[in-house]
Amino acid sequence: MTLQDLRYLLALVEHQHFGRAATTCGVSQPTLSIQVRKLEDLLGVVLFERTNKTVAPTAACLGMIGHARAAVAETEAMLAVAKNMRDPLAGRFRLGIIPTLAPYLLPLIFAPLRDALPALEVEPWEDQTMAILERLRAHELDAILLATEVDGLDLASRPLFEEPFLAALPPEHPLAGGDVVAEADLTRDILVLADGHCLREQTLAACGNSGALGGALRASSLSTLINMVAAGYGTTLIPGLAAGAAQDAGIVLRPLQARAGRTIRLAWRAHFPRRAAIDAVGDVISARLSSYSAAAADKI
Amino acid sequence: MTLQDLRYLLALVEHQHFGRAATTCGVSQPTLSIQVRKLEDLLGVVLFERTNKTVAPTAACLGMIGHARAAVAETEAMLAVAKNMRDPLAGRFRLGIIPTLAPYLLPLIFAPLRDALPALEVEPWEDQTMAILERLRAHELDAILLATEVDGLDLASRPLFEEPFLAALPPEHPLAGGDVVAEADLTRDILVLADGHCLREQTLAACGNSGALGGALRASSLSTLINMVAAGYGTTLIPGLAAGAAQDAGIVLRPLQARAGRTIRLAWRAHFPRRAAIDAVGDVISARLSSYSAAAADKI
DNA sequence: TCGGCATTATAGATTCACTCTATGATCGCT
DNA sequence: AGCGATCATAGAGTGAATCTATAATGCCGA
Repeated sequence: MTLQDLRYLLALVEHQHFGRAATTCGVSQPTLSIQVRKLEDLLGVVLFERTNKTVAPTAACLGMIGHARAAVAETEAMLAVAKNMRDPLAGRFRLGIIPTLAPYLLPLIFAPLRDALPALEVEPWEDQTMAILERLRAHELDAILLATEVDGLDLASRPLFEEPFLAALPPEHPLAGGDVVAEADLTRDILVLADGHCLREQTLAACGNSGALGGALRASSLSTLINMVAAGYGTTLIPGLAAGAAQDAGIVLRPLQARAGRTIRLAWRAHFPRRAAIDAVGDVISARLSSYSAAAADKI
Repeated sequence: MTLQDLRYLLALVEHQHFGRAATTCGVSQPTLSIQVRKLEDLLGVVLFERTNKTVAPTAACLGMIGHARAAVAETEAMLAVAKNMRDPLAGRFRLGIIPTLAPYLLPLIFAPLRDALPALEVEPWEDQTMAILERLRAHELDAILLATEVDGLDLASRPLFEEPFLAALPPEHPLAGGDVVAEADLTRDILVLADGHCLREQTLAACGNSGALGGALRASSLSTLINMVAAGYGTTLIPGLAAGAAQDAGIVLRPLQARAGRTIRLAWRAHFPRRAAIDAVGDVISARLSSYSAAAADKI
């Protein structure tokens, strides 16, 4: 029993005439006759009472055409769904983003993404690097934005833009008077984020790993960290895109001598089939952020 | 897109593994791989994200498997319906019966039919000869019981039993004293049924066609006719199976000299596919009525 | 009563696609 | 580096659907 057989069946029920049903189906009359006969043999039931002039469906036939119609309709529904799904630049696109980036990057890229890819429903998902990597590998995200290299042959990635770090100082801090801050000078009273944030490791790497101080002062979010610096508890590095928020909190920002920073990357499963969506999203973001490094430096 | 393709799709979604899905479907792994690939080409959508170790359905796939499952389920429902319909001695059997026969025959054959053909749901339909013939030709009845010959190559028929006519007389009627009544003696005060009843024509044919009298006295049912005879309005012929009802009404019955009677026949469309049901029903009825003629005559 | 018309069934050939076995390609794991 | 597992590809074979041509049936009008 094939779907074609069911279409023949339905056409014959409708036209009650082999020739016209065959024409409707775009086949010859013998083809339809033979296939209907085979279907009857398969089912073990006579579907039509034939005479030279009339073709009438039997009770058994009438009891089945509902199912036949439903089966054909379901396959047509499949085709319709496929048609809607065919555009890789349309539909849900689940994008994971690390917490030290999301609040500051998303406002910048939402409008450009909507303009460039109106059919793509970008759904952001904010979590730490390990978590979004896991979700990406579990097919629960389509791509992720992170600030570290990606390892594993199952994933691919692409750098989108460089984000410089800035020294974040309380206004009364001695270093706040200078133009540029050397990373090593922040080591003494550096504040860092909680475990799991990549920014924590990157800050410690840039400023020298003084694990001693951090014990009691691990902030759970960059926003908290900024407020702690503003309150005079210490210094830290903040990513460039958070500069506005930091300044709003009353923090003094200074460029770093060694120009420490991080590379924001877009990562995805190497075999993800909607590669076009990946590329398009990456292009929109990197275009929006292309002149960012310079602009960010200028803003200070 | 064939139903087999959909089965492959469903198996692959379930097992997430080409080899095992192929085994489940009873085909080789390349067969399933190629067919899934072709389905993807047809739909214009990637259905599975493949790596060396993993097979994961895409969002597009997940959006379609519901329809695929439904389509396969509908075809399985068709097979189930066919299985139930396969027995020609099961299911509805719409049997048309003429009104001068139905009330007297049905009580006799209901139990034998139920015993011999327990799965056959016999649905009687009572109407005059022309009406049930039309309904039979319109496929609204599966067979009919009537008392006339059937013409037309589209129909076939088979005699089931002979039903003798009996002279029906008011108790005070002069002929009620004799043993046998000559048909011609009834001509004078004969009562007949309304137009459309075959018994009307048959009575007139047996007793000489005196169309004159009948004008005001055409009974609409045999029951009415019997009551009119009982009330002394005239005489008539009644079919043998109605003898009991006629005697209950206080009528005197006498055998006819020329043994006028009618042949009860079972008729069906020549191309009706459930021929086995026709034969079985006919056999049950004629078996039940086989010794009727003699028995009926004895009863008087 | 016979020939024409319409319908469905049958026959034989063709073509297309599914399916198989065998083999290749990729990649992780030891 | 080699082995094992997995999916993809190649080429051959087979079977089923389809076509054209024709037969069989039965109705209808002359």
